[in-house]
Amino acid sequence: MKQKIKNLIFHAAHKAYEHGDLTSPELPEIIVEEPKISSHGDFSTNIAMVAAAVQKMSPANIASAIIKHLIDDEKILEKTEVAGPGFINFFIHPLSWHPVLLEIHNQDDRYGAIDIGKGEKIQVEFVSSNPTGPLHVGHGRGAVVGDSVANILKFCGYDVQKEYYINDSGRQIYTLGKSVFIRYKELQGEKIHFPEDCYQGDYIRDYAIEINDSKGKTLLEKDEESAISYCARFAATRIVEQIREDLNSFGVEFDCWYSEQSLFDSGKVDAVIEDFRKKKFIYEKDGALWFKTTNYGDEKDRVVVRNNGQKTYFASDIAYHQDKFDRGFERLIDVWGADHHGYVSRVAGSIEASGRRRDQFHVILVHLVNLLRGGTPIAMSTRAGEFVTLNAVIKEVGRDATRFIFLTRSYESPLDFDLELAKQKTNDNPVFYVQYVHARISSIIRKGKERGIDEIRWKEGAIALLREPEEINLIKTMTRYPEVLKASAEFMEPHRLTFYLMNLASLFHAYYNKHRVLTEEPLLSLGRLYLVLAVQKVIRNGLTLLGVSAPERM
RNA sequence: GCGCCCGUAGCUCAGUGGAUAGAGCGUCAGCCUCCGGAGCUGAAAGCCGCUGGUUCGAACCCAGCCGGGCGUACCA
Repeated sequence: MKQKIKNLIFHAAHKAYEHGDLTSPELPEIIVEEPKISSHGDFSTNIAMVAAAVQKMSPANIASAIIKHLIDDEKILEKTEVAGPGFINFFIHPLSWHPVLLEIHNQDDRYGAIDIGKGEKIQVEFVSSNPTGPLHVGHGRGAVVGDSVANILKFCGYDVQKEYYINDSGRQIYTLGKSVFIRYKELQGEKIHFPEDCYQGDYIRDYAIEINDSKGKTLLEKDEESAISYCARFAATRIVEQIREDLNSFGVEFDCWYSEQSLFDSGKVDAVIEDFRKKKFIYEKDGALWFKTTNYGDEKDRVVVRNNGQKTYFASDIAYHQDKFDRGFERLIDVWGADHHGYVSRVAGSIEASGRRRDQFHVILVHLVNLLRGGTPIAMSTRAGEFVTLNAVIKEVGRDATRFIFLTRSYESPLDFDLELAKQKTNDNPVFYVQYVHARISSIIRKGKERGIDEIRWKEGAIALLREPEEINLIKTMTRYPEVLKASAEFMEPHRLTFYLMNLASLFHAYYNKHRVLTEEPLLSLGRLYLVLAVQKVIRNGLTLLGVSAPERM
């Protein structure tokens, strides 16, 4: 509809110039928007004001010239007017909105899927939590954001892969192994002080018990390093399994689990360091190897190989991102915790150094989650083993509510997650509000069947009866759905979709309270059923992209 | 100190150049012989942190300041 208006303006402006009503053929970009206030029409354009300088005419005169030459073949316009400082307002004939209902039914679960991706290969990497302990709520937020962004991009025509990067190398894994090994030694009767820099959680002891059961005291007979290494591998594998299960029960599934260690094993890390050294991006100083990240806006250069010969996390990350491009992805999206924001410029630098464009790499920084219960904060610390796991949260408040709440805010702002609030079935907790629409419509449709309306289909005479303001408003709002998705995809902001769904839900509830769907008139009932079924489809479609279920009953 | 993010109704937050700034909660006043009240209607409530600038037009863009969060390792 918006596009139609744009076309009308475009042609009218050209015609106006040909007839000498405009002084210049030059046109600014035509921007059509939906005014917030209904008395300003369904659509408006500011073109007259923007063009004033070029045309050397007053906005009002430009506006009237354009209106004069509008050719509305389809008769969609009820009225046009010049208003305020020079806006042109368009009022759409209410019945002109109806055809979108047919579109929704025909396209069904593909409604809104405009192909902006054109098959571009894009990778979304998210969660990627260290396999040293269970996921907590903060990871959950990243998981939902990444998952939903990926879903939306996929829906909009991108060829998307979801990836989890397993940091199964480096010091934190060694510490994990050491933690388990010490617990194991305790089980073997040794009295040792458990170091503070080791992982304190109970799960560490559980793994030690398992190892103790299967291996007995044989680990003590090995040298300590290989025993720790055994414990590390054992625990990391278990933890990754656990993470995978937790994510699955949260509705998140990855296409690929990529191991950091494999980058070392395959020599990719050494290869990229060597390559960058030749190209002078990496140099030696004080016995260490440094990457010239200052060339890319970083405040100082960063070490990739320490003077003790060990590679830093940054080294494998350079190789990792090179590898992603080597695997054919044209664009990379990383979802990180906002506390890692200082890391962006150096990874981006490594990507530019390899000849890729800066805009092929995008980092979504998800801000932190403050967990509360009934208004009081819950302390969280992984190292100290004090945290509420994601799994516990899902069990307590449910997957749908958890996911939805994470998406009711822009990820750029910190989020208070109150366990008590999340369980409430009120408007504090909007997931129920939206799901309720879906369930309610299911119920209406069931009732309709009882009354003998088995087939809900487009029937001209029935659709023509949809002319209540609330009905037109619902249809109009559903017309906007594809644009909302497009914006969600382009900005990679799933919360836009969340807010849209809450808005649509609100319009539906209002309509439901004011008008009956199932009336004494069969034709009217059919038309209204056709309408609410469309609403249900859009709601279901949106919820699905957010990974939230659309229940028939609640 | 420097860098990134955030300052919008009592609270939690939407709103990335348009006309009269929105929603939920909370407060107040209403709506159940009727398709699911997990719902609806209405009201009160705002120097959009401050000051300048750009623009026909700024919550939004730019600069500076004031608050708050996070980061600032040869850790990951």
